[in-house]
Amino acid sequence: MNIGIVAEKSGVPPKTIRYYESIGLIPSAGRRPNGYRTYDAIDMHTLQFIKRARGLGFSVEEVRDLLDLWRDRSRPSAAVKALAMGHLESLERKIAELQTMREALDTLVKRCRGDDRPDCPILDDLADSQEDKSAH
Amino acid sequence: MNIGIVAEKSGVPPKTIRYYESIGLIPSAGRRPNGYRTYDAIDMHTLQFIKRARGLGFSVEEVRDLLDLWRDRSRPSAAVKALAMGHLESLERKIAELQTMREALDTLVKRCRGDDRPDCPILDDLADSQEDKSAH
DNA sequence: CGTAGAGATTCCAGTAAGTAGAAGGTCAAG
DNA sequence: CTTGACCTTCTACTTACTGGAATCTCTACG
Repeated sequence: MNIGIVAEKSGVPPKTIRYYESIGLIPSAGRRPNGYRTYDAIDMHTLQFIKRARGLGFSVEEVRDLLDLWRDRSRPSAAVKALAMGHLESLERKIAELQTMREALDTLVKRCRGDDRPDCPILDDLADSQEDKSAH
Repeated sequence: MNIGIVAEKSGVPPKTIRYYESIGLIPSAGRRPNGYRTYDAIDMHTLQFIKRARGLGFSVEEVRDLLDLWRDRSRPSAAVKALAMGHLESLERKIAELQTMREALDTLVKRCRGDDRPDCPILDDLADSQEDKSAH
């Protein structure tokens, strides 16, 4: 398979496949006499694995570790679970952080009339969070 | 005020303040005869504004727009609200995306025993999402 | 006066994970 | 023989900083 085919089948763009090869995430592809990279079913499977792992938000470095674990038939599942739980926690931290932002911004947006007058609680709050909210 | 003082008071590190100046987010600071940058209360206020906006997740480019709106005493609050709502939506999209990941990963983690045996549904799923979940 | 340490300056490079584009080689069809 | 799709490599850009090196300046202490 040429890179375009495996890209289409795996859902990983050719540029990204070359990039993954360049950082050693996947092994160097074989080459045809004309210099074109060739891929087989195993390569495709690996790319799909990577794509799914990235889709779960694992970083490329974490994916590297997952690939190593995947290839190691004798790894303890505890090792995989630890990695996955670590990522789960980082996802949860990130979600909590974004939700805090969303709450705060939502409150400000709701307090802003959004008409053609300049008065705006959003800017007021950014300019000075100490504003007295009890007075109105 | 020297950069270190304004950094401490605003919570924006000196390096970041210089960076903001270099990209034109804040105006070029005045200089003392010795070449040191000087800042006044207005500069500090601007940095605090930026810090709060960044804390709500606005991108630097959005902060640039917010600063322009802030400085324009006659802006309609609708312009601010539109910007804020756009960001609110992008926060919500991001949160939804991360929650989807978390759900999927959480399910996998819960199915993995995490002992010293190699059997691991996490890797199995990454390797082949088509696995038959009705059989067990 | 000398010097040590803190704080300032500039510039270069690196981070994460690709993506865009340029310049050029290859292949299949008409 | 040419056209268009596909492949190659290379460089540079993205976001928002951060770290480090080399060098200057200021202040305080002995």
